Amino acid sequence: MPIPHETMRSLTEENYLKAIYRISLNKKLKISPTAIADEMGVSAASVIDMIKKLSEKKLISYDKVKGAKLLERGQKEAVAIIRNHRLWEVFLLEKLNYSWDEIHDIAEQLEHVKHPELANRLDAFLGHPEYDPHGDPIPKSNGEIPATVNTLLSEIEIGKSCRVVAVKDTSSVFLQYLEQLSVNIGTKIKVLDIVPFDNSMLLQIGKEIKTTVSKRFAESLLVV
Amino acid sequence: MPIPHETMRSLTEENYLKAIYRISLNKKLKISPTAIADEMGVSAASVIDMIKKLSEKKLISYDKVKGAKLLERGQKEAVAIIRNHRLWEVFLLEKLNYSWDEIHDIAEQLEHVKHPELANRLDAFLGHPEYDPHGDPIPKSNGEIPATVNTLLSEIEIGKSCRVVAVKDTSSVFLQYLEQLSVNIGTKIKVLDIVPFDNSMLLQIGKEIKTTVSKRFAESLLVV
DNA sequence: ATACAAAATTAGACTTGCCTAATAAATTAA
DNA sequence: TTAATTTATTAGGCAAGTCTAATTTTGTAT
Repeated sequence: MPIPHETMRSLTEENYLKAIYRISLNKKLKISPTAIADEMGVSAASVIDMIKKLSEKKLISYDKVKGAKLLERGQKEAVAIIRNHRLWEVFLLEKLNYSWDEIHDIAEQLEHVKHPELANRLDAFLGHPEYDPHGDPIPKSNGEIPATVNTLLSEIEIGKSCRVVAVKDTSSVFLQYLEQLSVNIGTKIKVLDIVPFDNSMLLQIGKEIKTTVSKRFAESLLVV
Repeated sequence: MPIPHETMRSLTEENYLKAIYRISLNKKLKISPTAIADEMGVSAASVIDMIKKLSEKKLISYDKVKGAKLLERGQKEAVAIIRNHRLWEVFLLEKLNYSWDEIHDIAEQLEHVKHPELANRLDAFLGHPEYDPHGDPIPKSNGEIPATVNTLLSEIEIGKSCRVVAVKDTSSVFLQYLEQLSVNIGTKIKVLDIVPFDNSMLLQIGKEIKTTVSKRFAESLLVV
């Protein structure tokens, strides 16, 4: 009978760690059993069971008053899973030409595939992307996480340049429009002018294209 | 409570189907509970349970005398998993630069990732490979399986050409030698001469390289 | 044909992760 | 502050997949 290694994680354990991590991003929220139950779509009773298990394994701490908190090892593992997830999303979008709305569910499965070097090799293969297609930062292998991008193209001042990092609108009509304008993740855009009347923007896209876009368009692109 | 779809497969069920498929390749073998138990590394009692389950789902037939046999749906699913496995192996080797001996275990995990179009997209991305890095044929999306390659480079006659499909020896010293000779999967090789004394072969590798290799070398490459 | 060995099967139990129902504790409102 | 409500926890169970230890069946060798 194989002795369950202290370091072996079941799929379920990993998903709980991920859920706790996600809740923890919103500093205001207390990570209570009910909060986790909501996040995971399971009953509170199930959560209590898992809290006990993860606490015993020293992956989280739990206190009825303070709620749950990831301990160092738990945090590290959660971040590693997020890293996998976001790298696979980039792969699915860029290499397999999946669309924005399809990649999440597949990455949800791929993120649990385990091999010491897999994330790093995938990262290198993809050219060390900083952001996933949803604009979320991809944690580095050391656990460091690039700052989240919150800047909209519409916030860029006249004369300044920026680089497209993600889209906020993933409707196919918008994506097709981007295609038509040769706008991709990584495309450099310079704001040449802004029309005061309706905040339309005159843009220099890459080297070739110069065009005017609406405020709504400019609010649908995240840039850095 | 979600009703378990007749078409939902657990990881375990998929692994049993795969094991049964693998045993079935050796036509001589009866697919008995013990044979499956050996293949899966579980007890015969566990196998009996699963045989009942898979039979109820009409994925296999079972008869104490004849043993187990994949029914049409079971066969299809098993082949689909094999297809996934081999495609992922190609990906890991060619795109992520994993070595021959590392890819199997990772593909073992990746093969169970499910999405209607995933295998086809991966297949296209990889350029529709016919064989995996171990020389095993990759089933087509319609379930068709290219003939297995059994031809060794050493069996090619003087004056004939062939294409490298896989290696039989995966030691790093051999792989490094291949590298040095610019031999890859897909490389075209023409047999210019064979030394009767020791069956060494004079080869034209690609357009550039002309060299002599030992019989042992020629017996380590599968070609078509 | 009998007896031994091997294989198949059944029975009963364990673990993981989940659930519902009941109870206890904490919070909020009146 | 007391009552009502929400949250946390416990208790007891269920399904999947595993196991070991019988027990039955089948096959084989003398």
